[in-house]
Amino acid sequence: MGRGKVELKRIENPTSRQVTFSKRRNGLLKKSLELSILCDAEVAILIFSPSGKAYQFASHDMDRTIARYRREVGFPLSSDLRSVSMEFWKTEIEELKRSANLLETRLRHLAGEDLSMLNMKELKQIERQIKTGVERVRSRKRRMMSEHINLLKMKQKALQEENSRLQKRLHELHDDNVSLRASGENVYNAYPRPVLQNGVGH
Amino acid sequence: MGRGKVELKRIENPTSRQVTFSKRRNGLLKKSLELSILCDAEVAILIFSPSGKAYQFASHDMDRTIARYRREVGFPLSSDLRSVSMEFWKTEIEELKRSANLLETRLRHLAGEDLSMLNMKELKQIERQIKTGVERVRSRKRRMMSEHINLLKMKQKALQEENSRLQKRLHELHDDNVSLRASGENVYNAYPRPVLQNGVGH
DNA sequence: ATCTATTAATAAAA
DNA sequence: TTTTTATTAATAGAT
Repeated sequence: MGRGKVELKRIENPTSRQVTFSKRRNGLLKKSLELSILCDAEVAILIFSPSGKAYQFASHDMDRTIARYRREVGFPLSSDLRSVSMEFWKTEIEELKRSANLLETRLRHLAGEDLSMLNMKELKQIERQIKTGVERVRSRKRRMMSEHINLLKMKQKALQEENSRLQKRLHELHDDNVSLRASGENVYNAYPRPVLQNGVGH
Repeated sequence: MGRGKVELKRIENPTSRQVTFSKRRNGLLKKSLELSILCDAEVAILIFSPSGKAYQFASHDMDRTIARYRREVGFPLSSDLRSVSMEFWKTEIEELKRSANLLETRLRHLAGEDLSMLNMKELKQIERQIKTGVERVRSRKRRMMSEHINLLKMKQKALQEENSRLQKRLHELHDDNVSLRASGENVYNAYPRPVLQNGVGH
């Protein structure tokens, strides 16, 4: 595509090499854009001219694309810090997942699921655990019950005491009333004046 | 450069999009190679197809070129990305730890521990779970037991059958022996020659 | 940069 | 995918 084909080898003439670089670089970047848009692809290009100048194109985001490349194609084998810390986190997570799986398995066993791979000894052990568990739950329930009952009893007792105090007051007031009527005082004042007393009024 | 121009927009037809991707990807990789050779440039290309397949070209070495890009163009928002990914892993781990704690709590509850923060409703629910569990474990035990017993019965039966076969053989041999002695044959051939029988030898 | 003659890339079809 | 072929796009060399 030009006035004559070109051999696939370094262009010796520095001027035309520079010109060709400029033209083809633009062409490459344009083609990259087209590919990413036409075909919905993720494309990233890095170009360094022989003089050291950097050019780039990234259809999405250069760092995202490089990160994806790292993930899917691989890390540099060197002692890259990232890969080391990555490994660290990965093993950390693996361990957590493993222990979570263990817990889930135990939980399922206690719930009576997935028992098929267990032998008789393990079954017995699990049965013992469950029995201990249910016994503890029941004792806890009993204790809550009895505490609740005690509370009710105390409330009842308090109410009864208050009740008897009130009855006593009532009798006293009735007696007062009777003696007042008998002594011939003002008949319109037939009802007792309220008497304040600690702990009863409100 | 084809039978008709194409608009610079995503090709809707999936088939022709795939075909175009294949062709233009090759074209882009070829152009990259040409640019790097003709103009003595350092070129690296990353392409991910919409289906997720990765293609790459690096005139020198992908990791070297990416490292150069990091040096000359800059790290992603300096140390930001690392801390971001750090955050990501941390939250990932936090979530795992949280779910592990939940599992542990449930496990302790089923084992009858740490019941003090539970109300009566929750206690009843746990008791029900445990009872279901123990019932399942017991039924599993019963099944294993009966299977074991059946196996033993079958073995016993097989042994009994073999036993009666052997006794029968013994009687036959004894009778043969008696008749042989009676007919005056070789007295040194008093013992029976072994007779192979399916299912009994091993 | 801009301009063409020419080659290269590729869209459509198979 | 690959091949074929008709067209368009890219670009080498000149200006």
